[in-house]
Amino acid sequence: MDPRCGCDNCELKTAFFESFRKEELGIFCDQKVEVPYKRGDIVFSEGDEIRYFAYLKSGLVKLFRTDPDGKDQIITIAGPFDFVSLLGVFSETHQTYSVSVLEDAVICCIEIEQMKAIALKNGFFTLNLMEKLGSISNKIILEALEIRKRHTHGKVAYILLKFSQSIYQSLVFDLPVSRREIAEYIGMTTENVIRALSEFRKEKLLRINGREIEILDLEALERISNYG
Amino acid sequence: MDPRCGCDNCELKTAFFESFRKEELGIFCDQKVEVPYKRGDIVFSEGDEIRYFAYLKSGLVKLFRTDPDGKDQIITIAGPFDFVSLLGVFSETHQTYSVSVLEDAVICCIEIEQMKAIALKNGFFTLNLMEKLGSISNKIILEALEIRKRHTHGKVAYILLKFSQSIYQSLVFDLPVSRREIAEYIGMTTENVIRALSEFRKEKLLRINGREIEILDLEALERISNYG
DNA sequence: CGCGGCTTTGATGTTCATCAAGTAAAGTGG
DNA sequence: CCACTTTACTTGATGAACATCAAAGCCGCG
Repeated sequence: MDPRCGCDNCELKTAFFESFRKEELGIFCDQKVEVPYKRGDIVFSEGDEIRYFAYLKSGLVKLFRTDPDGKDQIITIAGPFDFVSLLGVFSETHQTYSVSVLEDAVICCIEIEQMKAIALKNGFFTLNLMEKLGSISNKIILEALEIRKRHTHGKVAYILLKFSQSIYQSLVFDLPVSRREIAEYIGMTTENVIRALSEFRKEKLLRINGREIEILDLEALERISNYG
Repeated sequence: MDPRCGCDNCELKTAFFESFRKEELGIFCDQKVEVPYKRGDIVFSEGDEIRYFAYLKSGLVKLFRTDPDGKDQIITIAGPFDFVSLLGVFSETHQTYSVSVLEDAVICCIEIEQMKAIALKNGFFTLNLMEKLGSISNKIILEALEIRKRHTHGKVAYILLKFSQSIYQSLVFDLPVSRREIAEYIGMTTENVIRALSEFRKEKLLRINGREIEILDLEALERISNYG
């Protein structure tokens, strides 16, 4: 692996860069820029011109849209090794969503034109890229459908399990988002998110201390997510 | 254009096949199979092995998932020139959704391995393919978000406008789906879909005769879709 | 003809959004 | 550092939206 990249644990590199010949990897490494972000930073906003392909090296970000009357709707929450750029990156000229930082993040950026140039020359790379982008888009679509078919309690249980299992791999974790953001994610009101959380707490399914959550009864929560 | 394909109006051909050299187009044409389907036919089912890349030449199909207790959830409705295969086609081995036919259709199938082989050799083709697949996935995600944020009347208005504007380009059209399927699409009960339609009829926004719909007051319907 | 599926309407109770009010926490300016 | 403002969080009350149950009409098909 070309040491110029200096990204020892980069999954993008290990997953795709094997498709490169040495000199191509060099181009890639020379072109990429790593940008550190702090909690609360905006990476880019809806409507911005798309100039970079963005990949999340570390941290946690949220993808969201803002509607005309200023209300946000969260599309998904992305962790390390997820792309920040979704499929539109090659078909759109401007961003169709905004990205902000939930936990300090490092984002690896490559000029989109550079990316296209490499893709044109290397079918294997492009196919790999398409597979990865495809599986992420699929995940987002699946998640949207799962959320759509649940009611309030099921929605809240589902999202708690997502944090616990997909993101933190732990029964104890700090919520990276406010109650309002959870509401914006799953399409309900802030008050009802809080009510559902309170009821889970009263029924001893959760321990809640501010944003700190401990799942006490995983099976019950899963039951509510699946059949509640 | 290679006459062997015999698909004069194939957008897939006009959009992408320009990226092929003559002999590649020949391979493509030799490999593809066109399959006619009748209303009600199942094109493939959730869990089937993915062997073909599928493209909708004509007709109308629905993409849907079936949950453990047998309830369907419609992902989207696809018209001519949409892909039937979504992004998962390159990253999954088995279908993650089913496809059935709403209006007699012709589907063009290409073996997935053949497709990958072509993609490997032709970066321009792959990039084009990724753009098209990306814009379709984007559309599905966007639609899921739009539906999620609306209430019953807004949802029904939204879906009627989708049929009128995106699919039929006419204020008068025959619904290709039952009331129950509309409910499965937008995540509400059949009864409430019917109630919403009846109210639109009573308020002179629609003329309804079975599955035949005429939009009488487009502006009011758009208002309900956007702010109702 | 009769059965099953689709459609429609009504009645009923639950779920949910909205409004209101209050506490706690976190940021801001003097 | 403290007063002040703002934002986040929480609970209750209320009415509207919605799902569920029930019943009846309609149509196509074996």
